[in-house]
Amino acid sequence: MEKTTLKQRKMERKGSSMASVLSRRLGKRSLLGARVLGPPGAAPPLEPQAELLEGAAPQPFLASKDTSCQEQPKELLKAPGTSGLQQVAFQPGQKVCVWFGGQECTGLVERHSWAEDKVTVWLLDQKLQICCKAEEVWPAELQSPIPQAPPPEQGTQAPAYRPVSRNIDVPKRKSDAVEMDEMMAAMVLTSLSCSPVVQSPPGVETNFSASRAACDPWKESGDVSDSGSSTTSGHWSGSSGVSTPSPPHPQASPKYLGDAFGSPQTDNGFETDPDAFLLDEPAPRKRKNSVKVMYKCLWPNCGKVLRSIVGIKRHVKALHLGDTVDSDQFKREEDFYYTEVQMKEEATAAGGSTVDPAPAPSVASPPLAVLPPPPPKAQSSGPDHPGLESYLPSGALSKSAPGSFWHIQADHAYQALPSFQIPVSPHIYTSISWATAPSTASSLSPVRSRSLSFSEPQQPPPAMKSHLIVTSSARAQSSTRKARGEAKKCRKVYGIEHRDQWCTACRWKKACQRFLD
DNA sequence: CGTGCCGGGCA
DNA sequence: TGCCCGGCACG
Repeated sequence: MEKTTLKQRKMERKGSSMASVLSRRLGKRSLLGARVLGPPGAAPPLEPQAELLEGAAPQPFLASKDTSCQEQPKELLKAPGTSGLQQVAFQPGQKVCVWFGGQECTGLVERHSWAEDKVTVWLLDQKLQICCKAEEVWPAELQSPIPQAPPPEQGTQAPAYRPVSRNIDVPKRKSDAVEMDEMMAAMVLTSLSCSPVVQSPPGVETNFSASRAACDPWKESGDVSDSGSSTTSGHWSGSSGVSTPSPPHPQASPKYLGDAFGSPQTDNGFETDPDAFLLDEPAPRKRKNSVKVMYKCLWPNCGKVLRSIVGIKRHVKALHLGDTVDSDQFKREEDFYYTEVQMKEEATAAGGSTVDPAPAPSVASPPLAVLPPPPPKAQSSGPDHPGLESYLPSGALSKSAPGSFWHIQADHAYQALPSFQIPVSPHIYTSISWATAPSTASSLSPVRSRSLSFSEPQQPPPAMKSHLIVTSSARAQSSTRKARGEAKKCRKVYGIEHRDQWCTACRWKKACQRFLD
């Protein structure tokens, strides 16, 4: 009797002839039907934009004119009210003042986007770049706008300074606190990775130009549509630990990760996450390796990806940090300019043969989760959504995932699950896991990878310093019940009707082990 | 209200 | 031990 019923149920489940209840539910949740994701071709509304940007983005304007060098607090300006200003057209290179981090900072205009009325300013003091509303920026009526080329002789205003790096002034300030330096570096990093548009060092291998393309456009679009935290790219995490540079990936096959990772971007919603900054646009050729760990150069337009730390370090050092290798304070600097990228690849599911059972996405929750300071526009555009949830138009979770593609097998033993590991490496590193982001809908929506998702996300306060600590402590707070992971779980991904594809844990209503968060 | 998952029950 | 589900917490 009971047995039969049970069986029946099972059968029903398996056969897609769902019973009433189930189906009803299904109907409700548009899980599977909702395959969003426009027509294959239509996807890239980005493309053009990207190009545009690229084209438009002027020359770098090599940061040479570092007039203000280190002595920052030198209030260049008065400009008490930050607002009432005449809306001027800022030109690239123009010196301006802007409120940042509670204080007035001077910087150079990177570009002024009229469309959104935003100005991207490169802060000399902080060595980073922010993007804020035009009205929050006012010209520093001190100097004349410098077009784009560094003035031949800057001796006039700039004391002696030696170019440390080619375009970026590395946080080499002599402030005492070392941590500060590192933090700054992190910030720089962040900003770099998020808004590479800016400078484009001429002679660097633009091997990854695509990354730029991928990044910019949606940064841009984010701004335009004002969808909240637009600029969020991988999650950054810093770790000061100096050990085991090797992430726990069994089979990091050294492949050029260039392409790949975009699985069947043709039909299911699985598109690559725009934010993944590697993304080799042209060929969605799929590779079927599992996890690769690569090191990517974060220098503005250099997307060089190498397979070894040493290599990347050397690259950064040689190409970007230039000759400054000697002074040992730069010794470590290369660390800030590259990032570890872990790519997980799913076999294209030519039948579900797949890899990597457990540690599905390599989660990056480093020992001390470093704030990913929502890059630029932090304080400018009001309340940025702290949560990551903003990334999905909720309604639009395309269920996609009809079975085939990426299926991670191996569920069993859900409880013996190896809590995922956190690769710790000496450098700030990002781990990006595309695996899960069933990026849904339009490729526009900035779907973030779910790395580091610990629901207590980082808020984007401008003052990030103390943040660092806060974050890390906050993380630990989930004591009783696992804070609801925000990763899509099997149910969501596959839909109830494909329950047989869920991981066992999910099937048993246990903590999902496939998409752990 | 949907969903993730703990706790516990049944075979 | 494998499987399932009631029910609660979270969003």
